Amino acid sequence: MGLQNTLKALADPIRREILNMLKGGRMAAGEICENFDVTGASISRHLSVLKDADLVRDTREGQFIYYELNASVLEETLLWLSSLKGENTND
Amino acid sequence: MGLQNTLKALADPIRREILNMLKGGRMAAGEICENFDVTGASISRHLSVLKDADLVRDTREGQFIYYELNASVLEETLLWLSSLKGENTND
DNA sequence: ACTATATTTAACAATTAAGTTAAATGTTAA
DNA sequence: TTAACATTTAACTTAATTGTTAAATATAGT
Repeated sequence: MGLQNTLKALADPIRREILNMLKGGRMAAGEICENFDVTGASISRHLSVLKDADLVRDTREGQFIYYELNASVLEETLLWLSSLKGENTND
Repeated sequence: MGLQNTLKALADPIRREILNMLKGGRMAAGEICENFDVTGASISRHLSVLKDADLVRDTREGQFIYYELNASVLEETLLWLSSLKGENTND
């Protein structure tokens, strides 16, 4: 897990767009699908990649499964990128 | 170009390690190869991916081709990640 | 129990990515 | 110009990713 999973998950435009959408609050899988031109099955797999990377959390509520952003896992990524830029991260 | 190319380039552990190594200063392609257990041809392609993403610059000097880090292109990535985290980037 | 809705999983095809070996290119020096 | 070295490019193989359709699972309402 960690950096590798995170960056792999972020390296796809659909997954990034999903994360962007979730900034506005949690959404059901179906709502997320409406915004894309691919099948629900395809979005479902993208969601599972995001979940494996721990970038989103899901909660079932009745028939719906809601997804919400979990941006805390990006901390490691930000630190790594910052250190590449030669910034002193003062940890 | 942009975010997509950058993240794709970063989503590989060998390429990330190359960038880490280049933090210590520029290196010839051959020197870079010594640190990995894959063929030079393979590293050469990794380097070209990094170059396409503008994460490194190369300069030929005699028989050697030196690679150096160009971390400035990470700014966009850092901003995007920060904004995902809900941080106010004050642009 | 049956039907409708929401979502995921399985099986498969198409595309992309990463590795290998061998050939090509560019540079240096005899 | 030939030999030796450094690096890249080409051709090919294998593995991983993305997308599709169809089947499976889970919940709600009748």
